[in-house]
Order: sequence, then structure tokens, then C-alpha cells
Amino acid sequence: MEVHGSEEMELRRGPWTTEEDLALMNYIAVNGEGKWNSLARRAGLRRTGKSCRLRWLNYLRPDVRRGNITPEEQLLILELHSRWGNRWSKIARYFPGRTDNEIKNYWRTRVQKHAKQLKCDADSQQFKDVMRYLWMPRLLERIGGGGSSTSAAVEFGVATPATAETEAKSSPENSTAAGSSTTTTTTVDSLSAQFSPQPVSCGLMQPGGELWPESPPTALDFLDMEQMMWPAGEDLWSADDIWLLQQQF
DNA sequence: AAGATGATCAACCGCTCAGGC
DNA sequence: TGCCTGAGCGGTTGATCATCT
Repeated sequence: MEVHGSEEMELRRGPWTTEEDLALMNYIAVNGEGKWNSLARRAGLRRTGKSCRLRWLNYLRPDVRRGNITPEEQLLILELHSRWGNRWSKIARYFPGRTDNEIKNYWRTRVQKHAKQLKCDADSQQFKDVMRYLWMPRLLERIGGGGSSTSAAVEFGVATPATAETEAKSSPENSTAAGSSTTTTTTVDSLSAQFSPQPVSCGLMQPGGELWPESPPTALDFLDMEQMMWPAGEDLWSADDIWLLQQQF
């Protein structure tokens, strides 16, 4: 799409062409990234610096990972979002090769879709309970390949389907922010340990006083296991699931 | 077969912040 | 101190594709 205006303001918008991609990649390969506005001019691109930066970071970078979000990644997204909210870039640091845009899109399309199906807000406590007591245990089952989900749940600090109902009914307060934080801490700790046996400090403090890892160096190896890929088109929730959940709201 | 509807995701926009002058 | 620029973040939009009727 062309933008009308003076010669110097003849900026392009919309989808990038192959030629533009090549020009950007070639320029960065030779000159490196940064100073995006001048980079755009020197590379001969009629794009804003912002647009070039976004295209590079979200699409052209060689280490960008594309494809389905794995159950492990979904689990970690749920955990980290419950902790930090919509801090997408912060969350994305735990997913080597994934962009904040991709994680944000996943959340908006998949997670918020389920909240909508349940007729509740994705930020509501009700939905957080569903994620904690139903969604995450199911993801753990997937990760465990249908094996011992209970032991996996203990390891990851997530309620199993069998225990969740009892716990939720007997003690609703357990799912308050304070109650969740204990479980969440354990879960993120465990996930971080799983993904990053030798974490690199980034200066962020966990509640326990230990430093968070900055980027999990072994996560890519773990997450790249093809057998862990989420089957295309398969959804976590069946129509029956939705109906049953709706009865509880 | 065709139009309607929904889902996905690339790209844009507005805003904030940091650093240099 | 204030202004400018670069960089980054989160929210939103719109094009495209898939599915449904």
C-alpha cells in the first residue's frame, strides 16, 4: 500500500515484499542492526525504522522459531502470565526464538477464546481457577504423554484433575491471589529448573530470594522435541468440557 | 458454490523511557 | 532543564485463511 505525499515521505506500509525482506536482511548481515531510522534509509527501504525493526525481530531474525505452541510452552505462558500479567516481552524472554507478538497473539486468540466460551473475563479469578485446576493439569497430562500425571503435577506444583475438584470445593480461598502465588512460585521454579539447569542470573529476584534465570539456554532443545508438538487443529477443550464448565459458573 | 462468520497473525499506532546534547 | 532521537512495549487493526451454513 502506497502512502501519498511528498517524495521524502513516500513510505510504504502493509505486508513486506520478498525484495524488502532481502534488502533488510542483506543490510543487517553487513552492517548489523540498530539505528533503525537511518538503517531504513541506508538500506534503501521506504519503510519507517519502527517497521524495519519489527519485521526483523518478529520475522527475519535467523533464530526466530515459528510453528505451534507446544504444551510445555502453553503451560509456561499460563504460569508466567498469572504472575506478570500482560508483560509480553518479559514473558517472551523465557521462550528462546519466540516473539512477544507471538505469545501475545496466542493469549488473545486461544486463552481469551476459552474465557469467552465460559462467559467470564480472562482476568477474573474464576477463569484463573479454571486455568489452575483444569487447564494446567491437562497440559501436564499431555506433557506426560498420558503417563503419571499425578507425579508430574506434584513435580510442577499444579493440582491434578482428581484433587482439584475436592480442593476447589472445600477451600475456595485457596484460589485467591495469595493461595495461587504459592503454587505459582513452585511451578515456575520447577519449569525454570526443567528448562534451565544452569540458569543465568538476570538480576530479578524470586520471592524466595534467589535470582531468576535470564534466558533458559537449554529450553530450545527441550521444546524442540517434535513428539511434544501440539497436534495441528486439536483443541484442549471439547464441547462437553465447555458445557460442564459453564454449568459451574 | 457462495456468502457469512470466526480465527489467526503480521503490522501498525500511541505511548513511555533512556540517553545524549 | 528541556528537547530530540532511538528503542521498546502493549494494545489494536486489518488482511487472509478456514470453517460453517
